[in-house]
Amino acid sequence: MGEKSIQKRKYILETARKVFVEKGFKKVTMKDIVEACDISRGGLYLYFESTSQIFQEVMKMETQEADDLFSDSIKEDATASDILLLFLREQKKELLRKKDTLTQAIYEFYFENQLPKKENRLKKQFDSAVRIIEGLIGAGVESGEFYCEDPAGCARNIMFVLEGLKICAQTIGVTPEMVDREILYLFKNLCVEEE
Amino acid sequence: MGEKSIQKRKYILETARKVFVEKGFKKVTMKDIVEACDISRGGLYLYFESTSQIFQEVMKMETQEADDLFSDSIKEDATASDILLLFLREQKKELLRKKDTLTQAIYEFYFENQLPKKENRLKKQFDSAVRIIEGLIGAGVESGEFYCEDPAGCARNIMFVLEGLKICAQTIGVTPEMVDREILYLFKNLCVEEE
Amino acid sequence: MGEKSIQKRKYILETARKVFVEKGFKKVTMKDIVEACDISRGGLYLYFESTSQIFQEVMKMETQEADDLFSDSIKEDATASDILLLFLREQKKELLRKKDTLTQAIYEFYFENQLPKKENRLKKQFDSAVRIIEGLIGAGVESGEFYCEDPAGCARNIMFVLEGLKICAQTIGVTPEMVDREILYLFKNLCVEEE
Amino acid sequence: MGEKSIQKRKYILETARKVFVEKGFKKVTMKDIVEACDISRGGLYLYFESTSQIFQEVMKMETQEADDLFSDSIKEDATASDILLLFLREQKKELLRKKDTLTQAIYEFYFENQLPKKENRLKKQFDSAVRIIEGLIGAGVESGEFYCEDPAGCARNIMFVLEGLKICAQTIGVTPEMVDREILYLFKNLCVEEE
DNA sequence: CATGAATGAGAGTTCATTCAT
DNA sequence: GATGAATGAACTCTCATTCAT
Repeated sequence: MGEKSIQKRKYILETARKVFVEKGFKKVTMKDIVEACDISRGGLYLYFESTSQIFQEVMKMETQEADDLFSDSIKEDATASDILLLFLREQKKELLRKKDTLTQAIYEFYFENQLPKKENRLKKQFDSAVRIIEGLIGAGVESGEFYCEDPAGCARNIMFVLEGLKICAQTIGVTPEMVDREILYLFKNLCVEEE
Repeated sequence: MGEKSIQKRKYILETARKVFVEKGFKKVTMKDIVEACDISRGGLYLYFESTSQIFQEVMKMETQEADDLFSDSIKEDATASDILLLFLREQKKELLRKKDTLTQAIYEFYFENQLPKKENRLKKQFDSAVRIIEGLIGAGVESGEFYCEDPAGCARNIMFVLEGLKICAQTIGVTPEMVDREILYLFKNLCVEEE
Repeated sequence: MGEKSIQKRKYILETARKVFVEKGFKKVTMKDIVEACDISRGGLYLYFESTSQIFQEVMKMETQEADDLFSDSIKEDATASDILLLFLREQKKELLRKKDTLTQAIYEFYFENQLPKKENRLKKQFDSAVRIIEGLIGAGVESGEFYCEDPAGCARNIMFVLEGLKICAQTIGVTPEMVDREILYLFKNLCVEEE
Repeated sequence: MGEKSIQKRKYILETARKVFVEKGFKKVTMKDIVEACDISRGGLYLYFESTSQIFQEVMKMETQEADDLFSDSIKEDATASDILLLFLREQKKELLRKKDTLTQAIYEFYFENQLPKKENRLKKQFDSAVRIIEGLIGAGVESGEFYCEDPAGCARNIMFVLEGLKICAQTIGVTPEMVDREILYLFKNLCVEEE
């Protein structure tokens, strides 16, 4: 596979991403992608064999970029509290973004493909986020920023609330105020002693 | 439309429910329902005109039954704490039920049909649950069972966690232990002073 | 078949007529008629067995009424020229009536059912009209109103022009002015010596 | 779309033409054409999207060929009278052709699709024919072949008679003798002074 | 007579997938 | 590698027609 091939592969994935963002996962057909990419029907099959495969590759791309983005924006001398707030604010942005988000498509994909734990990227991300938050809380407790008796439980709680907000954003709709209120509630709980 | 028609209508809805439970919403075709009901192609169209319509009617049925079930199981002399625990345990049961749950289908339906607030049954249910929990917490605080400075915020927090658990159950999978742990975490937070 | 049956039969035909006027012949289904009549599906089949049969009965009704109407409007002391003009004016009215005309449906019916001459109501009407016009021209020539060397040929010519106008009205559209011009042309030709 | 595609397109149109000739317009389904062409269901949709579209393209083809045919058969030194007779004889041939004529289908198409004047091919053809005949009569008058005080009116009269004959041929049936008689009547009227 | 539920054939249309070029 | 024509399965929806009540 030459350089040109790699470029084309990437081009297809980026274009397909837009299609998934717009239509979710299930509704997208190979034809949709072919048309969006303006390539030939057979051409697409040279690179990918199904929408499912394409979607998984799109998610892989997505994850990498997101990780890069987040770690880039952390300053060297940031406190635990700063970083947690930064993280929550990122999540809020993601939540409220109506366009340009794969959220719905990802849910649809996992509805259809109940992958075993090992391969379940979503689970890995969830667990890793919990661990990071737990670490931040721990650090915050140590530095006196936070008060928390069960950092692990609290981290999980935060993540489930975020998941709850995420799915609600896609189904019943959420306003920026609602998200702010929830985030504030979570944060206050940690800083409870400062009241 | 005689008695028989009504019976058949109900029969179709009940059968269709099974199909939605098994396949979600989007994947279900009129043909699937026709075959599950063992009626003729045209016959189904006498009663319903689309999978979407059928699904909405199924949800309507579902909601009524669920409400009845829950209110039936509350004892006269139950305390706020009892009722809240009962509610959380109900949610747990629902969460862990892999089979016989419409959850996935409902999400899929609302992905596709971003109904305005007024008609959004899901939103109504969410809001009503928040109000009930808020009431329970308030009652619990008054009776000294609970300690909580922000019953409304806490109620919302509980509901978002439950939503988070629900979506996670459908995507990354949850174990009974995980659910117990979360529920316990929520409950403990309310009874914090008793520690 | 009792009195009531006859009434219902008539009611169905009158209602069906409206449907044919609106939709032509081919497009009309038994369902359309059932719905327009607001009777039961099976009920219609007790009286008629196909749209084709219904349409033929509608045409039969139509013909009778038309004949009555025309002969009623002829005054006792009318001249040949008067009657011919009256006839042509009737045709004009019919031509320009967009709504409430079976013309299109009739054409469609005869396209599909190339009936043998004997049963072809349309042919009988055409021939009878030619004979009447021929008679009128003959009478007009005798009374000195018209000049015509070939009354039969002229009568046929008039009828073909009218047929031509009729079909054009249904396909390319005609204006009142166009019809007037043609009728005047036909009439002038008969009165040619008077110029 | 390569050369082969163009060939296939043409092949489909030619085959579809036969189907329209045989069944008219309304009765023809995509399935009919698919079967006549012996291609796959989906294959036809690659080229055309409805019977209506196919029919319009068939008519376009038809018109071009007819124009070519007629203009080819006019000799250089023909008189107005010659050309008019040739034209009328062409019309007669067309009229009497039971098989291999789109007439019925065209009428059905225009019944269903009352196109605005601008797009109405039928109207354009009619008007253009009137103008040509008018020109021929004018030329004939000048050369002394014809006598006619109102060439435009006469041309229209001729065209309406031809339309009348055409529709009668499809509905009540016409014999060669009838057509001859009508054509002769029209022609005689022009040469009236020679009698 | 009358009803209207039920059936099943058939039309339209869309796509995943293949394959000759 | 790349194309895009071709296939055929699958789905939606509509009706003519029947038949138990």
